[in-house]
Order: sequence, then structure tokens, then C-alpha cells
Amino acid sequence: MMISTKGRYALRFLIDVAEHQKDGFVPLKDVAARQEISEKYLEIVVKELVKGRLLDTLRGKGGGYRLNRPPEEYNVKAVIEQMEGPLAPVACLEPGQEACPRSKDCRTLSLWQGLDRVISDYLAQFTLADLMEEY
Amino acid sequence: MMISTKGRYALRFLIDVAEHQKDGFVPLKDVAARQEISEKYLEIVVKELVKGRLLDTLRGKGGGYRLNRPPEEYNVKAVIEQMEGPLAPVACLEPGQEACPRSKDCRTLSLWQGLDRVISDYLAQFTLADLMEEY
DNA sequence: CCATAAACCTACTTTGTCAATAGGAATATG
DNA sequence: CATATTCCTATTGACAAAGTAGGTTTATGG
Repeated sequence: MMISTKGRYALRFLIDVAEHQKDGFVPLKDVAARQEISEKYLEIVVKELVKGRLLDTLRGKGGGYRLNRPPEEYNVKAVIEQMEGPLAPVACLEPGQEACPRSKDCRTLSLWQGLDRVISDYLAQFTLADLMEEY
Repeated sequence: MMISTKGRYALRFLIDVAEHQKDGFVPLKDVAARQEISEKYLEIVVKELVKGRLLDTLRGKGGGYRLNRPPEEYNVKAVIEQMEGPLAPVACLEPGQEACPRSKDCRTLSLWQGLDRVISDYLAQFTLADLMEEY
């Protein structure tokens, strides 16, 4: 299984916020209740989203979270990568990896490169807007 | 990362055997040396392949492993699944999973189904023969 | 016929990640 | 100023990944 709860919860969190922020901030507690996810664990997930500048926040009473751009500008692949790290199906294709010494006669390299490609291309074609109800 | 060493080593093992079995059996030791994989660990991997009836074996001196059909009949997806289990990108899509109670208004279900599909379709289109040198 | 080379078997270890839980500190508001 | 929120640090339990260790069984070829 390649997508952990972090990636899945993050997407659901963003979609839920997108659907419920009319103009104000959406508190984590509400999202956790609607999505049936532990508040405490969701905090950890959301921290990553904030760190990656995918959300605006406001502390204190009346506070919560808010998207900082329109849903069309949230690419699904980018969201997943923010949470999970590189999506490469095998370690040797991860960015910043030095070339494997066997690569010149590796029979499987191009297989994995192709797999990497179809996964990336697929996920890159969707945005939050595509996943929202009313869209 | 979705493909562990088990899946990758298994594929490399099968390709190596395919390329070196003229008529006889190929000993694990030789494959381990050529592929630079620990013999002991490779044993564990190969045991799964034997269990899945992807290899014939012969014990004792002069023994080893041998494919039991032509390379064109070894589907890459089937090999990977034998080693890794279901390739589903998220748990709720694994076979035999009861439907998630949230599925009827899950905004992400069809995203994951589509991802599952592109991965499966991609891997299912290759066979061992495609990965062999001389093919 | 028997030393040898091979597959086969059981158990253990180490390391890391996943999925949380716990308990509080800082901050803004109504 | 009580309250509702985000923010922060630490800990836990379960599990899997990747390998290591040490042997037993089986067939062959010299």
C-alpha cells in the first residue's frame, strides 16, 4: 500500500475545508467530527500541510484553517507528496539518489521509470476542485 | 515506496534464471553472485516464488531453479503480487475488504480506484520476456 | 558409496515507520 | 477573562522490512 493515512487524511481535510469555508476559518475539531478522524492525529497531519504552506491558520476562539488559494490550484500530486514524500515506486528513483552502480545493465530500471511516470501523470491531472462535491 | 526488495529481487532472480538456464538448473548461489544479493535473503524471496509455482526446483548437486514456462508467460504484475500481496494503493481497495461505511460520500474513492487501475494496467502489460536482454 | 553441493527449514535481530495517544503552552476572541 | 482554538514535545504499541544464523534433507558425480 503506497498511500498512508497521512496522505489520505490530508486530502480529506483539504476537501472538507474547501467545502465548508464560506468566508471564515474552519476549526479542526469540526473536520475531525465530520470525517471521523481522531483530533489529535489529525493535528499532526495538518501541521505538515501548514508547514508546506497549503493552509492559512488563525489561532484562538473563532480560529481554524482556510485554503490560501482556489481549489483549482491544489494539485493532488503535490498534496500527496507533501505528506508522503517522493512517490517513486522504488528507492533508486527517489530524487537526490545517486545512480545505482548496476543501473547500466539493470533489466528493470525502465520498468520502474515507466511505473513512476504513469503514477505521477495520473495524480498530477487532478486538483482539489475535481474532488469537491459541487464542482 | 510501493515495491520492496522482495518484489524487486524476485523479478531480478527470474530474469537472471531466464537468461542463464540453457537447459539445466541455475543454482541460487550463482544468481546471488551475479546480482549481488545476499544468498540467505534471496533464499527467503525464492521460497515465495516456489510456493507460488513460478519455479521448478531440483535439490542436491547439480540442482537449482528453472522456469516452468516460457518467459512470455510470466506476467510482471503477477510476479509482483506474488511477492508483495495486493498492489492496491489504499487499504480500502484491497480484495476481500468490506465496503467502507463512508464510501457512498467519499470524495476520494474514485481517485484511488483510478490510481489502482493505471498501476495494474501498466504492470500487466509486461512479461519477463520484455525484460530480458536478448528478447 | 560418499563427500559435496545444492535446496529447504526454523528462528532470531535490528531498524524503522505507522498510527496513534497524552498533556500541556501559546494565542486570539466574544 | 473564560473559552476555544492552534501549536508543541514526548511517548507508545504494533508491525513489517531487510537481513543474519545455523542447521537438515536430498540428489549427484567422481
